[in-house]
Amino acid sequence: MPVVDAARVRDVLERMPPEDEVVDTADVFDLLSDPNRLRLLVAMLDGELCVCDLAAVTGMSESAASHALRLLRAHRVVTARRAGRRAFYRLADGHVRMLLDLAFAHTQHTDAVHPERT
Amino acid sequence: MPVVDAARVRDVLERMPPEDEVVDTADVFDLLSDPNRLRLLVAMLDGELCVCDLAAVTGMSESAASHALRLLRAHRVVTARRAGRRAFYRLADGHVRMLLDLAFAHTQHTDAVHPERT
DNA sequence: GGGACATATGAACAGATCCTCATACGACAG
DNA sequence: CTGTCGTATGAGGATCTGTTCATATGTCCC
Repeated sequence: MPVVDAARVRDVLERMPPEDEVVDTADVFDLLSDPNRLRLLVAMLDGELCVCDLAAVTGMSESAASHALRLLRAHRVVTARRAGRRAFYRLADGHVRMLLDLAFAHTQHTDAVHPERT
Repeated sequence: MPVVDAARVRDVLERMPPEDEVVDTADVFDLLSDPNRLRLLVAMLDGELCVCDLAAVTGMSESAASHALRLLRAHRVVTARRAGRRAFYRLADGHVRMLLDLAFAHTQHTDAVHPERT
């Protein structure tokens, strides 16, 4: 595979974050890449909610919500608090919170979405 | 499906961005959720590169890079400039640039990744 | 204790994803 | 014009995702 601008390539490779960091970052974005998970997180921006209310707010089944929350919890993005038979989930990752804020602060200008002709 | 805190649910539903906005935002995050695509975008943070150099930098095959760039271009996150037989791609979405900056600015503190025991 | 309730979990399946391989296409050199 | 180079594209396939359905677990009320 030919390289056109070897100096530039060296330069970019130096600035490139290490493998782990790239993969971890991609993992975080992956958690935010599902509309339902995104709604769950947005719902929790203002404080904790129980699973059934999260399901109600997002329109998910309670089972689907539970699965999604399990995933988020496994990645330490949310934490669960138990109160009797209820479980209350809250957003526990300031980094993710900032990404959410930034993402929704700019949605109106940036219709950088929707595939189209080549 | 029972609702515990009806007032809170109403509140959250009001603050919830509309369907389109949520889906579009999830789409943007989805583009950032693949390590190779992420590397491509990081590489383009400092300016345009041709496909072969992007492939070299990311360790992708040129075909895979081309496919990925096609996807990014379809979502208007990057733009292509043709120069002879070469195609130079550049990051064209300020919103995505900000997300990338924010994401990689905080990776050291936030190891909020890696699944683990419940 | 018995039963309803809130949540968690596992299996299984449909759809999406991202790669490779083969091939097509346009540009340049000879 | 022919051959090669850089890129683009399509098909195909292995893997991953997110859901539903069924069931398990623990809590509260009677």
